[in-house]
Amino acid sequence: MRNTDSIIRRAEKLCASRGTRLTKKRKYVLTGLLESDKALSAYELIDVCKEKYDEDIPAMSVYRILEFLQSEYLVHKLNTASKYASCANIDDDKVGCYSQFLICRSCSKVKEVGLKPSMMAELQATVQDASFKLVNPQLEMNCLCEDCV
Amino acid sequence: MRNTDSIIRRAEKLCASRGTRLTKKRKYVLTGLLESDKALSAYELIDVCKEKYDEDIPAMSVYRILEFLQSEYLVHKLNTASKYASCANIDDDKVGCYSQFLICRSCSKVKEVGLKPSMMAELQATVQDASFKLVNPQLEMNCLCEDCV
DNA sequence: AATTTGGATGTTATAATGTAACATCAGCTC
DNA sequence: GAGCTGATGTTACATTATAACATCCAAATT
Ligand SMILES: [Zn+2]
Ligand SMILES: [Zn+2]
Ligand SMILES: [Zn+2]
Ligand SMILES: [Zn+2]
Repeated sequence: MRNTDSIIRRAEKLCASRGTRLTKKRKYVLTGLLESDKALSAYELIDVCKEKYDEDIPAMSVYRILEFLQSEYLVHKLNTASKYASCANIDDDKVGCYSQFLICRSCSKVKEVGLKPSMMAELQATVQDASFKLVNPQLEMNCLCEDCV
Repeated sequence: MRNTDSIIRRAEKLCASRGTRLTKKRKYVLTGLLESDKALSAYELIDVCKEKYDEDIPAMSVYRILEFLQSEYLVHKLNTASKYASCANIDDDKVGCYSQFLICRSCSKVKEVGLKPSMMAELQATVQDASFKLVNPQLEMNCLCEDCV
């Protein structure tokens, strides 16, 4: 069960164990993403923080906070959408492992699914055959969700 | 062998057969992409057309031309990079089939590789299990090329 | 308690990517 | 030539993102 408060507490401990801090504003941004089943842009997150917490966070800060949350493996950036989503695995032990993201091109609803090792291996092989090096195996799939089909 | 002129002639015929026209400016943009092994942004293409053909094409037109070239299956948009690349299969009969793109995050060098049917099937299955519908199976992989590692 | 210090945040300006709305142009048909 | 259609131009603006520099704040040290 993804209870926001318990996830936030877990995230706080994770950060503490790494010597970083989950500050109030960082919590607001993370909570905004946790409580959304859609990926949100930085500017949408500004609006969410204003509306739900009456907190004005400038764009620059939101970008920095998102970068921090990514570095802590709490949030993913979906490059094809230029939006951000909380990691579906925050509350278990798979945090940081590789995923594919099904992204609704219409409403930005996102589902994060683990990338099968066999798939991962195939992708790796293709990349190596082409003399490239895989930096980040995150797969983003251009989809429509069931509400939008 | 990817000879620009012969590809352009082929592209002209393709367009003609569909009742569209490969105009001078569309040729310039397509040629710019064909002769680059790196994906280019719309604004980089403006510069290329200016430098190589002394042709000033406004941003709006370049975006429209890129959209046209995509609709003719001559060009791909790489969403993770916000850049564009000519289709590696223009000169054979695989035009329009599904691909994965290895994109160097450092220099934008791109390699387009056919997506194996088995992979395609696995991806489809994952998407369906999640009650999503796959709109475009294009895979973009965040890589480093051999020059940039 | 006051000081120091480094990380977090604020401010301002600007870059890069992309689109909407409306005007004009160029090539074809009649 | 008149009229039509698709292609291009113009202007304005929206969205996403970063650089550079200033300030704040909380925890540790004195
Ligand atoms: Zn995740
Ligand atoms: Zn949707
Ligand atoms: Zn292609
Ligand atoms: Zn490279």
